[in-house]
Amino acid sequence: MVRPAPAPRRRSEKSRLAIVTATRELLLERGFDGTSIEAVAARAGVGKQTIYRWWPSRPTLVADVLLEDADQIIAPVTHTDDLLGDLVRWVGKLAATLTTERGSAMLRMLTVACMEHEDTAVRLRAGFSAPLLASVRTRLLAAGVDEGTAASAADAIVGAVVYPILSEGRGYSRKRAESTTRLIISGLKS
Amino acid sequence: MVRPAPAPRRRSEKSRLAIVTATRELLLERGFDGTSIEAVAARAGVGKQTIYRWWPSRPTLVADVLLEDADQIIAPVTHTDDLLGDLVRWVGKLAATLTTERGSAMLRMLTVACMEHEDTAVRLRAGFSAPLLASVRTRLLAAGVDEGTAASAADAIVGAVVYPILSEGRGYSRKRAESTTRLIISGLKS
Amino acid sequence: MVRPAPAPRRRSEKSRLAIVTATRELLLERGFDGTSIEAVAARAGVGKQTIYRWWPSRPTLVADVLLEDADQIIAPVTHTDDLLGDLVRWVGKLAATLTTERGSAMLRMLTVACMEHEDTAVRLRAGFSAPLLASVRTRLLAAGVDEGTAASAADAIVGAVVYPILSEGRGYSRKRAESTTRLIISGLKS
Amino acid sequence: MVRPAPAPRRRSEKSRLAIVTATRELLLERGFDGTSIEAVAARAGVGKQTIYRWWPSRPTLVADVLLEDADQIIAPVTHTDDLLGDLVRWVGKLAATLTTERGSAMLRMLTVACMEHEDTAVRLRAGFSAPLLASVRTRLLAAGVDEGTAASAADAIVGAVVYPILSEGRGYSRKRAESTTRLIISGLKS
DNA sequence: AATTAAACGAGACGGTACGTCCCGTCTTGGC
DNA sequence: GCCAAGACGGGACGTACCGTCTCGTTTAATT
Repeated sequence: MVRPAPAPRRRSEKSRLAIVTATRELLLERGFDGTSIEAVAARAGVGKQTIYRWWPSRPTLVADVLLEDADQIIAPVTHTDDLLGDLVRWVGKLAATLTTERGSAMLRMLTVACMEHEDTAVRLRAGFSAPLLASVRTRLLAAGVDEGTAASAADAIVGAVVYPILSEGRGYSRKRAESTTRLIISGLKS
Repeated sequence: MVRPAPAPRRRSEKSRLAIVTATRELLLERGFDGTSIEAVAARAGVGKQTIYRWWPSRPTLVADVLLEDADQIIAPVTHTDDLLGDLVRWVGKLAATLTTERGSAMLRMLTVACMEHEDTAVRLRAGFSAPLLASVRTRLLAAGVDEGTAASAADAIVGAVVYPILSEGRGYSRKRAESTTRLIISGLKS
Repeated sequence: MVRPAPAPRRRSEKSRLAIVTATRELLLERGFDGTSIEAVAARAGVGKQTIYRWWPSRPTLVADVLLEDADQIIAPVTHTDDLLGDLVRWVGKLAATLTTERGSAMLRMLTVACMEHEDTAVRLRAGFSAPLLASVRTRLLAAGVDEGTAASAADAIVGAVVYPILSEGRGYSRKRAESTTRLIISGLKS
Repeated sequence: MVRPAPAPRRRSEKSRLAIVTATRELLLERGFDGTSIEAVAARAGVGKQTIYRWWPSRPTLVADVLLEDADQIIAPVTHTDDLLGDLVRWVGKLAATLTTERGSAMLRMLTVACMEHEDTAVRLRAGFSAPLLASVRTRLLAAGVDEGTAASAADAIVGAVVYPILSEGRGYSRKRAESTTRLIISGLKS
């Protein structure tokens, strides 16, 4: 047997946490561009090398931080016997979260981080877009909607909410999200 | 009446064109990040100051270039007596354009430029998202759909296509766009 | 007949004066380095080209201004029957002038301007060092001192005053100038 | 006792040397003005920041380089029992050195560097003018000349040589220096 | 008085250098 | 042996001026 374990590399949890925390703070205070590796290192009281040792690049670090906070955005759709109600409620909450100061900042950061680095994009998609779509699709399938229609409807519902917020910012209203969702769901019944 | 014009200050069209062209080339070759002001100036054979004289920042310059090419993406929805056909055709073409090498690059660039600078975001929204939504909404209104429903449907159709391409990239298929659109339109008739 | 006159080129005295005045002010306010052609043009309310039309370079312009003020520094040695008294008085006045705020600034400017441009150096030497040496030499010759000795003594007297002020600044005292001069003159009598 | 030392910060001797050498070469090849920080960095194969980290400004850097070479100009006056001979020899050598291509370049550079920056002026004075004056004064005191006369004579001898070279350039002759010195010394005996 | 060519103000232009920030790598000492 | 601290070579930033080059607009000496 060769190498039984890849050596867990003793890594200072204190440093890791300080870095992640500093990054989160800087992202909120100064945005993606203002969150330079040097600024993170300085605030975390850490050498730059300690960051580069564990994260290959800035987008990777940012992605890690955002993914840790993903659950603030992603929630499963509740499952009562009222499909429309479940989805409208879920979509309303999503819109509310994303139009928050903090939520909108996260959405922005997420988007920029995706643009900078392909691997990061893949990870973030897996952590955000995918779960969002999956939540909706799962609920639809549970309601007996067929596979293809569920996928289409999920695309429509998620895209209809996230894209306008991305392009128009915090002006997007919860109501708009809800009525769009109602419209889409209404199409399923025929 | 006296001349109210603030004198538009004579400006070298040759330089302007060289700058815009160099920027477009660099955006395609090296992406947003690789398109530094210095690289643009060097390729355009122009002093950096000549760029800064007319564009306050890099996102502004990039926005101008993207807006000049906006018509490659934006097209009005045709108006035959087949609403579904018109929209499906339009959405198919949009998906095809945006999943092109060039189109997807433009979409990325557009998104990053929006994130960096609020004014730029406003201009790009006015040049891209808004016309896209307007195209669809106008067609729906012409078909007798009521105001609110038209807005919702437009959100759904545009978001359902653009957002997945943004997050999943070129893997998005024209078919997926078309069937999602069909689903949304089908909901209007009830 | 060929060109009878090189055309005196009508030149705006108003501009010339504005430029020279602006230069003098800037030299005093901001020193040689702060006196950029652009700053002069702006303060004089003049196009840059109007400066370049008449002066080939900055040192040339500065030299012109300094030379206009040369008489504030250069004075002939008085000619009473007291050689020592005449020279001591003259040297004292020179030291006093050069240790003035303004005089020391002029000396500095003069020196820098000389270093930058050979032709300027020649002109400034002819306008400053040469007259200074000539003043002393003339007085000595008038007192019957022989040619060679007069030249040496002039070198010593002028150098003994100007060089320390150049290198030590305003700390140089009139007394020091006077006693050095007395020492040098005393050597002539033997 | 705790460590009072402010930790001299470890610094790459290789870089320091490369920078100083590049500066020296550029000063000789292109003069003070042509010795830009960028040119020095490029020739030394060093980042600009590495220069700015250790030298606050260009005159400071130039001053350091000149001071390293100061001993090429400054020599103590020899001390035989022939005061006149000692000083004439010393002054002759000084004149010869300063009218060298290299010596005259150094003198120029020194002068410009002094004009640009007060602190630099202080350091250069301490490294050049002061030792020059001290050399002569010390020799005179050793010969029994009184304090005040020694200071005056030193002013006269040094000024009589350096100032003309500064203003007239390489045309100044060793003989002129020597006979002026002889004149000044002759005045001491009375 | 009308003509006309220069000199003029304004300032855009292609450039060079500035001094700063941050990148990602490398090095040194201390815990 | 990991880590903080930070020096290093390098690239880009945005600014200040350089000296040259149009632009119209005075303006003063011929016509």
